[in-house]
Amino acid sequence: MPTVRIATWNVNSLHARLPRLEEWLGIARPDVVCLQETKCGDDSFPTMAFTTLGYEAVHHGEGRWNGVAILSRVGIDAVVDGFADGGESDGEARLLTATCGGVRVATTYVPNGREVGHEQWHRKLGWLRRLRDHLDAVASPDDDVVLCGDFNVAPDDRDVWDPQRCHGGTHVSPEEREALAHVLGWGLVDTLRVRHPDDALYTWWDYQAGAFHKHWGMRIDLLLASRSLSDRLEWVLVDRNARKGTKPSDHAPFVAQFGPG
DNA sequence: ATGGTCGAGTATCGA
Repeated sequence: MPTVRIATWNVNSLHARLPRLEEWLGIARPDVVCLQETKCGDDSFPTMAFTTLGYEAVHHGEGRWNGVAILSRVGIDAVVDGFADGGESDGEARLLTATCGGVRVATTYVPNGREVGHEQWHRKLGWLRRLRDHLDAVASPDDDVVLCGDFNVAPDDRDVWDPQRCHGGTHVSPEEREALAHVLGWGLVDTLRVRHPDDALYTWWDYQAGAFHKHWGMRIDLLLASRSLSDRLEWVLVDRNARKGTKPSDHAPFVAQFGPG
């Protein structure tokens, strides 16, 4: 397998972000791009914009909320919308799986949870448990596998500017972190931490109160890779430049490059 | 630029 560069980005509305995304694809030149929060229906997904740039695309859209997509210039096969664990659909567009250039790629937008103890928070925990069952259904830990997206969980206190000031405790609660660790326990490595064991690197900053410039952020966008891939990890990047300028998403893209194998 | 979120969609909710 040749070198492959894979990116994940919560764009917070694909239509609102399309100019920034098109610009960024030309700069970052990823082979595979996973998008979350497209907030558009399949009928308004801008396929041609990506074709023009050399990318095939698949989209699992819903309309007003959620929505996930995979763009690839190394092929897209074996596409699965949502959970493949044999259970019922959860009714929201938060998970999409495809094989791109020999890598089994799954991208996810994990429910936010709202508040610790909220009905939606319990749903979030169940959703993360189900995510591991989904991996069992679509891949083997011995394969080249990437699971990436907006997990809405900061794995560790290193991953937040202030653990006491996050969302009334969501994103940092022990229960959420355990649920995320259970997903990693399937056989995945948090690629950013391979290269940056202790750095305070965030991927999301609130639009409000100048949070980005104050470094009030969290690392909730992750790119997890199976061992066969993580052994070939060459570099990773949180592209903070994409969080600056005109009409940015509140998330920065994260990129990981894997060498030939 | 003396305030200070954004997006969808058009009132208000979700993040």
